[in-house]
Amino acid sequence: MYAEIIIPLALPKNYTWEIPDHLLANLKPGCRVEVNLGKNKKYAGIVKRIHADRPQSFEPKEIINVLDATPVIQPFQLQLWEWLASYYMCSEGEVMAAALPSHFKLSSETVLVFNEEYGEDFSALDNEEYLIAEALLMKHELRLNEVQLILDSSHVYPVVNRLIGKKVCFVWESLKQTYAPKKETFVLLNPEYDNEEKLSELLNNWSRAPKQMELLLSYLHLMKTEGEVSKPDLLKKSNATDAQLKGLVEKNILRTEKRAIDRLHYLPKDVNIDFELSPAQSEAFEKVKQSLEVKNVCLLHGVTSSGKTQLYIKLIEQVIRQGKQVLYMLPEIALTAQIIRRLQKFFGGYIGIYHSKFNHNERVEIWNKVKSGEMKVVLGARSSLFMPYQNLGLIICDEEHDGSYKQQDPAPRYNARDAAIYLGGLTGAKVLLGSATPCLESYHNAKTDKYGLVELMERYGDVKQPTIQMIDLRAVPRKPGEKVMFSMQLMESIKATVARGKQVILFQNRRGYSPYQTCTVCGWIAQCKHCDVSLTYHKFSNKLKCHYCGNIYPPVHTCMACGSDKLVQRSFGTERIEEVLDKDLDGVKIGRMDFDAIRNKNAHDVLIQQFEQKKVDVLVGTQMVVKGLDFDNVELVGILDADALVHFADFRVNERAFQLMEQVSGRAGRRDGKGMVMIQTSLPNHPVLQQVARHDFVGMYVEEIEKRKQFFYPPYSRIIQVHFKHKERDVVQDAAHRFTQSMDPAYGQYLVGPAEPVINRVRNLYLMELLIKLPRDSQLIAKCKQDIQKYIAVLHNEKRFRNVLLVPDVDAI
DNA sequence: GTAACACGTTCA
DNA sequence: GAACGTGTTACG
Repeated sequence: MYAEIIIPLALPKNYTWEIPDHLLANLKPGCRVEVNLGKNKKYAGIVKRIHADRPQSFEPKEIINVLDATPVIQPFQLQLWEWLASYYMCSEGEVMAAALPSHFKLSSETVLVFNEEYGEDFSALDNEEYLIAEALLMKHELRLNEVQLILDSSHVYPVVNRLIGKKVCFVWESLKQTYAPKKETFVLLNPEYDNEEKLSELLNNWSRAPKQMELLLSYLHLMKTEGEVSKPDLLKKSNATDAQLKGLVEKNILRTEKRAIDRLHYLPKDVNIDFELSPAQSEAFEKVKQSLEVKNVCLLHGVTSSGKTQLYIKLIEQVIRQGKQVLYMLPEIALTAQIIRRLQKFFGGYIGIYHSKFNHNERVEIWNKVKSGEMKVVLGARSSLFMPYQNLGLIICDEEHDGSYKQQDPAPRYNARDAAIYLGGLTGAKVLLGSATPCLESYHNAKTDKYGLVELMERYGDVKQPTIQMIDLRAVPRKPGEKVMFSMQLMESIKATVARGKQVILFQNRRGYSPYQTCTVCGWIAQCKHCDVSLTYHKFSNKLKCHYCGNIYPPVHTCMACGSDKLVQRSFGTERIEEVLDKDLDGVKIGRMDFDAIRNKNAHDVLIQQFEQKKVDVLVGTQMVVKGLDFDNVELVGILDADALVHFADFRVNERAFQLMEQVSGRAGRRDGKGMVMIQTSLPNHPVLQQVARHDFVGMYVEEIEKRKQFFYPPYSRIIQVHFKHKERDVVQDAAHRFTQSMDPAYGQYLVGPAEPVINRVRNLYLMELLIKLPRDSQLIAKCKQDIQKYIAVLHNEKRFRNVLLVPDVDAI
């Protein structure tokens, strides 16, 4: 028998191994197996299919070992992987790599084992060999990374080979098991003293060591109150030392034992919903339920602050009372402590959190608890799609319009919202999409009856929509070529708002200090060496940074072209806004929320808490301030440079600009109707700005959908974007044109480009892009994907284009 | 992903 | 021509 096995690599297809007879009995699809790939590399792969077709063109190797007695991956998960790989044009191995917590993805590491027969005479060895041999003599075994440490070099292979040649050691490939249960030491009473009589006898005849007696008494007390006693806990609460405990252990009164414990402190398993929905929410709630009875997907369009979350909570409650599981998906950045605490309050220990900030061990524990059914609700980012659900009843995809549901760089470039709908189909779970500003595709699907549609247009608790005020920047005096940061009106409003003890959010979609520095004499602009972009000056670190490749450069004070020192900062980022405010507003506390300020694990939550507790008056931020923040003390929101939002050459600009501005505006809701949004722009009559001013989502939809139809963009077409990358500009351009020509006969009318993107070089690779707009005909789309693969192969046959990188991105954003 | 292999360049 | 560095390929 043979097994088709998925290996977590970008292999062109799944490979086949032979199943030795003694392993056959226990093997099922979804089990992990240990296999050799290449000469001696070992991997843990997942069995996809077991069959009896002997491969013709190669001699299969045997499976070394079966790692799981029961499958770790269920059939519906394998189906999801297969669909993702074929829909998003990548290998199932790449999906597996994204889907499994890294601790399940074992791969072998090289271990050097000392050859005892060699003895201790190292005189025949050179310096490097000697160092390793010495270490081997002491430790017997060395892992390859330890060898690298000893030699302080990453290419140690030649030395290792020489050592093998001289028979000092041999190498061994071992699969490393990296998940380690967390252990804690518990303290137990010797059973001999487990009755009153013996115990009082012991205590009454106590002679020396009064400290030990004290410790024993506090142990007995803790034991009575808590049931079990951990060593750190005991020592802390009794203020005792290790030595005192050791004394009791030696006297055989107490003993210690190591036990595996949960890393995550789970709350009591209890569902406790203690609020009522408003009439408008109740109505929407009933409509959602009705809609999901007839449709698999329902779109909940609820304006900002309408209390969609409360509706979700009621829905989750119902589903878990039916004994089913719920997946509640949010964009990564919206998974703040705020929402987590809120859900935990209602669902206690039934809820598991899954996102990138959890370490690998924690992820394995959540995985296992979802699989056992102990976790009823998973709150997570896009990768939580891959959890091993047992009985999934509902998937909520909140902020469904959010572009970050689409994975950008490593494959699989999947959109978690769309994949969730597919997963719903596989598991029978209903899918609820929620947003204040649905994306055009979803709204269109709802309007054309593919999805149910429920609208919730009333803000919760009588909160009024904020007033929107446009500030025409053309009327603001300024130096030629310079951007206005604050108009008088905005600055005055900020001051007034803060003076009233209210808070302000300022939105600027650029981080750093200044997005470019330019020489006033010759016009030179500081640029990245590896990318075709200007460098952003970061004042805090006093460095120039490339926001595309991340490279950091020292600051420049003189022009590299003409030597002049007349450099000016054009435009401005969050960091500069923060500085200006700090200087101009005395005693006002400013917070900044952007990629740079949020680096470490908790910075984001800390900042949100500070804002919540009113320790920060003005919050300056990029897109991040848009998401997942509910504050009732914010009275003013300022959008500093709305022009930058509508000046992109992309068919989704208007939609995106509307979404961003509408979402930021939503932060300014106030019960007393005093919420105010100020938008600085030099295009106050731009249709999108007008729509934002009227909170007119439907108006935006009607206008945009017409354009999409006219120019054949989604939702009327499906797009596949093909990226070409190469280190030489003319090679990549020729390759893109050649590829396009080869597609032309059949797809000519659907091709747009190829064209050089505005940023034409990133990380030293020149770029070209081709857009394919296909009719929504699934057979044609499938055929086209095949053809793309075929033409990629054809292109790579040509020597000059051999190492042009082609990356297809299906449903690119 | 990665190691072996193939090939091109450098240096004595 | 060996030694070294870089790119390419194949893995079942």
